Amino acid sequence: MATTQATQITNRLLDALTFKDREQLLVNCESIELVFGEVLYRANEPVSHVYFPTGGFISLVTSVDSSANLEVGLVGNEGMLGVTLMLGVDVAPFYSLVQGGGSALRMTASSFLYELEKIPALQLELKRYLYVSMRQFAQIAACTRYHLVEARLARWLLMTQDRAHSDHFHVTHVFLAYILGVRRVGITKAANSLLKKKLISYKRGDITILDRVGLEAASCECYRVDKGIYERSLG
Amino acid sequence: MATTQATQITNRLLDALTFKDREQLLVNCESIELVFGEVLYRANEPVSHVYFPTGGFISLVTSVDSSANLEVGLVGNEGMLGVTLMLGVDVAPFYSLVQGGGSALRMTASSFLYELEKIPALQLELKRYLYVSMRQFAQIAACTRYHLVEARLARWLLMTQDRAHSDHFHVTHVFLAYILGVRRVGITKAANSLLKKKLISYKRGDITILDRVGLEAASCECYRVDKGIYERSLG
DNA sequence: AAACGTAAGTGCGCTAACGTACAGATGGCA
DNA sequence: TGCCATCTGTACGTTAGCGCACTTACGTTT
Repeated sequence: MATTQATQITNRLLDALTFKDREQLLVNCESIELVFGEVLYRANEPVSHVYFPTGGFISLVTSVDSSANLEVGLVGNEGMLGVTLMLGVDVAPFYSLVQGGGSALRMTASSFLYELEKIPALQLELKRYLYVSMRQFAQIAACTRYHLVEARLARWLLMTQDRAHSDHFHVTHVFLAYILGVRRVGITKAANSLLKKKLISYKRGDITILDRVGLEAASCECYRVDKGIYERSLG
Repeated sequence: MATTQATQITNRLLDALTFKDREQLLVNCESIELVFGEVLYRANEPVSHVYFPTGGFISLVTSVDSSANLEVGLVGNEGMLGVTLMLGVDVAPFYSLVQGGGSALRMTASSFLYELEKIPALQLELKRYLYVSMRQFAQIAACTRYHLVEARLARWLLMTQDRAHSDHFHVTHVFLAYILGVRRVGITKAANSLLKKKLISYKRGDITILDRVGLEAASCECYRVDKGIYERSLG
């Protein structure tokens, strides 16, 4: 859980809009608190609201064989949850759970679709966001296939730090194992290696990033690639 | 390469349109032949045409570390290549190469976008197709992570058979290794196992599916899941 | 202070897949 | 007919990660 009080943090997708467009959206939004562990969507079930995280962030998880899971995406204040509604499908593509507690704006699916019609700039932006998401899914596929657990863990920590807006957040080895699709012991080993290099420290689920630059070196290139994809199309 | 002469085979996305809409598109299309091995898109490079395969089919490949590759999608006559243009991005997300030679319809990027504006039914359909593609990318990620090479190979053969519209097509072990992101030797071993079970036969790159039902049993569930995702949103 | 639940570390044998290298087999072409 | 490129099979040691079981450490609760 991000521990900064997210006072000034807003949502980058909303911030990119003009004042007028943003206001039009905001009057339809409700300010809520995402609580750690909360399940927002289940795959194939109807979507009632969309979420624009401001402080909190969300994991997108896909499952196979009803017990094997893999995180395919992270949604923080650079993105939104529920964007697939604009594709004319009202069921969630992925199990979506709150990874970092914090603030968010939400609106009902119907007012989202209604406003989307009226705000072309929003359409344009969210289409780009969809494109970015697609590419990131593919990147995750390749990363998961080719990169070592330690590098993947480093990548995940960096991506999470960006979304937590803090160098300190809460996540246990068990949870990381779930997210990265490996054994808990595999995480313990990788985390220990990062610990020994003094890149991170942790204690009973509280992780602190000590050396961001070092962590980037320990990470696979996917962190940079992902960021590049985003910046090029949105940013 | 599909060896059936694809006389009656058309494109399912186009077929789902009304006669009038389809005609409007077809006058802007050019009938071409996809040739085996041809590279249609390179990642991050501009897209000049979109393709609606009728007989041929295409692999979408993503790369990491400039030498590790992974197929993240297949496009046959159930889909199209270049759909991301409708997201307002004019560069290709993936390296796209012709996997099975055969016929296709193509149109320029600009006329595609122009017609798309004028045909709401096409918009609706292609948005759904995007949704399906996104889910399939995530499925591939999990499949690649968790399933054994033999099961993944079986899945790929089934998906390819569907798109080749033939139980016989051309693909070498080297190529399969590239697509599935494993060693060539890994393919040889897996293929040999399928051979011994009399599910397939092959000789110098010519593969024949002998027992489709058996192959489905040897495959991971991802084949069915993928198909289900498609049928539910389009089909 | 004791007790319990959760988090993290360790050990051990196992296996799928890896990298590399080489040996047949096949088929087109000179 | 013989050559050569291509495709497939086999063999070897290596390794990252697996499954499982057990231990240690910590912290909250009573």
